[in-house]
Amino acid sequence: MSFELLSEPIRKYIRDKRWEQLRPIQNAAIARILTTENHYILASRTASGKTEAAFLPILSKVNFNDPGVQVLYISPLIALINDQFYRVEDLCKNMEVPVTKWHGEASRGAKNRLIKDPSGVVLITPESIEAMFVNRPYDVKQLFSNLKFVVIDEIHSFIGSDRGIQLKSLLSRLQEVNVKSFRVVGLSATIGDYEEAKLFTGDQANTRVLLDKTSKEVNAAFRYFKQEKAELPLDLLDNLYAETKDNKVLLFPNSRGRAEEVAVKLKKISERNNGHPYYFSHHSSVDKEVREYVEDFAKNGHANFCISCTSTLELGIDIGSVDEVVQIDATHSIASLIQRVGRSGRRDGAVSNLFLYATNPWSLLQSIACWLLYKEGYIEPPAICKKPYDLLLHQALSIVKGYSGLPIYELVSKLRVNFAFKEIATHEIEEIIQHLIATDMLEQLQQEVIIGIEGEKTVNSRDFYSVFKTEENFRVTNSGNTIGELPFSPQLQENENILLAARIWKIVYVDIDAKKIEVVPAKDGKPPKFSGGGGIIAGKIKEKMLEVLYSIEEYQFLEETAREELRILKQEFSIYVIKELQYERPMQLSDKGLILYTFTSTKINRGIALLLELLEVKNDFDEDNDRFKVGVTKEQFSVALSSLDNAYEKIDESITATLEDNPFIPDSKWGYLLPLKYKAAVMRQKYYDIEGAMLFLKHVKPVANTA
DNA sequence: ACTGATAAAGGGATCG
Repeated sequence: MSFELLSEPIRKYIRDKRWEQLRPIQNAAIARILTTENHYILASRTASGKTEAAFLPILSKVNFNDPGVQVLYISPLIALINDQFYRVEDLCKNMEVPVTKWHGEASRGAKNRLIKDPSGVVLITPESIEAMFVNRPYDVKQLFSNLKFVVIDEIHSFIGSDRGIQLKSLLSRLQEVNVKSFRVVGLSATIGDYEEAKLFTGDQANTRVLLDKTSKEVNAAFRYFKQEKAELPLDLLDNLYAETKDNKVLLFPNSRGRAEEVAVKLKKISERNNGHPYYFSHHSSVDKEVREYVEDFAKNGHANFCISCTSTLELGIDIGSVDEVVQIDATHSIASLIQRVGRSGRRDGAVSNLFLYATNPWSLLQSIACWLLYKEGYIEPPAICKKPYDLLLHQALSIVKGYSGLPIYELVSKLRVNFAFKEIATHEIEEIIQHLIATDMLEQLQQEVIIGIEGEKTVNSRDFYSVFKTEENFRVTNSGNTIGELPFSPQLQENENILLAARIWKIVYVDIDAKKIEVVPAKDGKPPKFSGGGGIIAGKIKEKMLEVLYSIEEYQFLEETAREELRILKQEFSIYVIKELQYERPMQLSDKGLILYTFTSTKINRGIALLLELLEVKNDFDEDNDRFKVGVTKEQFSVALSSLDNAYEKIDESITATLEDNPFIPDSKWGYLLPLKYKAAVMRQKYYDIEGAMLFLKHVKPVANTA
């Protein structure tokens, strides 16, 4: 029994809580963490007690009389740190262990107290670790050179992203300053690639995964309401109102604008029907305090409510349990669907209720595909960038600044041993450093490098600590109260009416210089406009969509409207006789050319477009219908494809040419500082799946329509 | 020719 392995204060904590038994993931974690020296990844569904699974054994094992901070907890969100602070403090209450929050909004006083007497548990963000390395490297040493454990919460949110590579690098740098190496425990409900998760410990071979596969029962119902205009159909809203009015509901409409539209319209319907007024919106443009109010209302209020939100309520922020989760149109990933479904039925024994409303046939098909994959237990693997030259460059600047200059060979050696960059060769590191010197980002003094004149501007900016780009926002206020922040768009003019924070406003004044918008309440308005590229979708989801089109199965979770729409869509595709799903794809022939339905990932589609361009085949990808319109005949198309290998050879040249015109790489904040060659390499890895596209074009067997 | 098109995350030191 793992309970016996715990220290007395922790056993007392469990007794006081009157827990009848420990959860499976807790039992497993306690036994393993206390009896081995391995690193662990704890994978278990939301609300299964993962935080305790990590902290019960860690707090039992660690000797807090040792000098320095003993346990470092890293979270992707400030809001999550603030939540977890209370839980960890509670866990520590029978011991003399200080718990300190360390992030941009945390109290200076508490931080200063920690510096004076470093001990206990610290809760921190990756950006705050970065800032500490840059501005107070001596504090890093003083605080974190005797760590025993590092806990990474919601580790999936880091995997496959730039922020994840940054975190890996910071962990590597932390290990370097530690006297003895610390152990890592990663927590998540949705891991699509365990090997990749293991890389975060820096020691894959000694990392074990503890997986609790128990899942909750979920009732799913699919409904279909065709959207003909820009606005959501009225019958959908009426149906949604009837479904949700007597429940606690989280509603995910996939975009900020639609979140506002749904919240405001449901509130109006509720008003007409004398229903409750508790309709909220929750997303990044809603003011932080307003969001906290909504979270508190959900957590503490006994009344029913409906929060129309985006991925802001996807991660572990505590809002208690809801009765229903509503998804309007398909999620972009299975991981997202898992997190959202996990928001309902959190109480023991409670069933999760999921409603999916589709507004167009393609989205219905994608929703069905996601749901089937969810039930199969599939999670898409993250996109991996093997050679993140842009992140290496950022970390090089951070190291030089932190050390106030160091010999070049030392800088090279620090980057070479950093496990975040183990695929990058020494000569590549040297070449990038030489480029930084040539561009005045670094300055060479004999054998030393220090930050250069251009580099100072970058490194001394507050914007240096993060590796993601952010848009510029205008603050929206109403007589002294902040409602939220909106990215500027031509829509934001005086006398325009907009929706924000589930309310309707008229813009009375726009101050371009101060980036402020003053509003007053109004009666009718439009959702704010947001611009942005599309998200990327995994190949497996697209393949599943094709499978559903040609499956004879009757899905019980489809209600009549959805069933009928799927039947129509299948009928349309029945003119293509597809038998082998791996490479056969529907192809529609016409006088103008042909249309190829690829049913593959976004990144492969981008690769296909680029390759076709290099083959001088005119093509246009139609996102809404997931197909290529190709301006040649079927015969010309196959002739062109025979020169595929030649096109492949020209890929780098082509990407380089594009970057010569515009130095900024999509989704890479620091990539623009790289030498052109490396810039192209980053873009090739991040934006395209060229190898996947080659494989696809080599094997694809287009199946023309029979009619 | 025109419209419409995911979201989200972070932050130092100093001066008044």
